[in-house]
Amino acid sequence: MDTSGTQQGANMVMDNTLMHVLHGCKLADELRLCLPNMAREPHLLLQACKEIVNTFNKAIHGVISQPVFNVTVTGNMDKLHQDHQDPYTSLGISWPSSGHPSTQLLEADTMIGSSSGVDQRLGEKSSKRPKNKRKDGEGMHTVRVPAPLSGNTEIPPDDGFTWRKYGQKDILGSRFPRSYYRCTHKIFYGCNAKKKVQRLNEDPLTYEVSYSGNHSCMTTITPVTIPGVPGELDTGVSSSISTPTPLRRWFMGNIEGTQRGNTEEHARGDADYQPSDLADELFNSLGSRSTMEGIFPTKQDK
DNA sequence: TTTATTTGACCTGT
DNA sequence: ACAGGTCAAATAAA
Repeated sequence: MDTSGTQQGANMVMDNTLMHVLHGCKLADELRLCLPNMAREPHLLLQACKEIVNTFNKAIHGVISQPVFNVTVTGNMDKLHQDHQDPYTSLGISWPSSGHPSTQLLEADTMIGSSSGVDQRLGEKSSKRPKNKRKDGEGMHTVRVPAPLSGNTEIPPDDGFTWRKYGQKDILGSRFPRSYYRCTHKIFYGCNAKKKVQRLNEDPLTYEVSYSGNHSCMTTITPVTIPGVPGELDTGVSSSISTPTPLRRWFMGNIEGTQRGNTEEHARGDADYQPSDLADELFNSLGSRSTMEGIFPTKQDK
């Protein structure tokens, strides 16, 4: 079995996760600097907080989709429940005791099968439509999220990703219709991430959201060349230990530098870049094209 | 003009 | 046969 491809995929997912963490740090940093003015602008404060939560939420999704993490979670939720842990707390993430951020998970109900990937339903057999394997829960995890505390409670809370609704269905025994969403970037990147959103009969203010597929639009990113890090990409050398990509190397360099108190001399490169610099590189160097299409070249562009 | 949503029809698994 | 999932044309919104 060749696991190098899986390993590389995991590396890329982790790179994106780190990217989101860094971006979140940057946003939090900016918010901290602007905090004195925010008292007069509660709506801006709310907006900023939401953006930060969304960014870290993406990072959480990335971490959870890691194979090493799924080994713990997959098919073993009972164990997690016995330990009174969920994927979030096991990562050391705690939520404020009062109220939920809009994207907070109330409960991780299921995490069945492998989320390594790609929606297997799109088989190779080409028929008019892809075959629907309706194996309940396979490669899918379900969470319950509260409706937004303010604003329109008819729509599910933002989870940090952009979704496009492609269907709605009345479900037997449910008072509320089920909505079907797929990743907005499906067309450009073949991203197979999907979600189903259903309001609970017993609690209309709670949504049950079932995710399936992974955001390949996040994982197919070409490693970003960090300034100061000569454009060395992975050479494809396969080893049991993941080969650090430039982004991870940068990140590790920063962590190590921080741990050492940054007293060491660094060659021009990794440690000279703060998280905010990196996030700027990633998100702001794209000129007017600040969308995903700006970050990832599209097939159309090619 | 482009992009997103709605919704009836169609397809597939049970 | 039925229910759930998806497609795609029509429509709405930006």
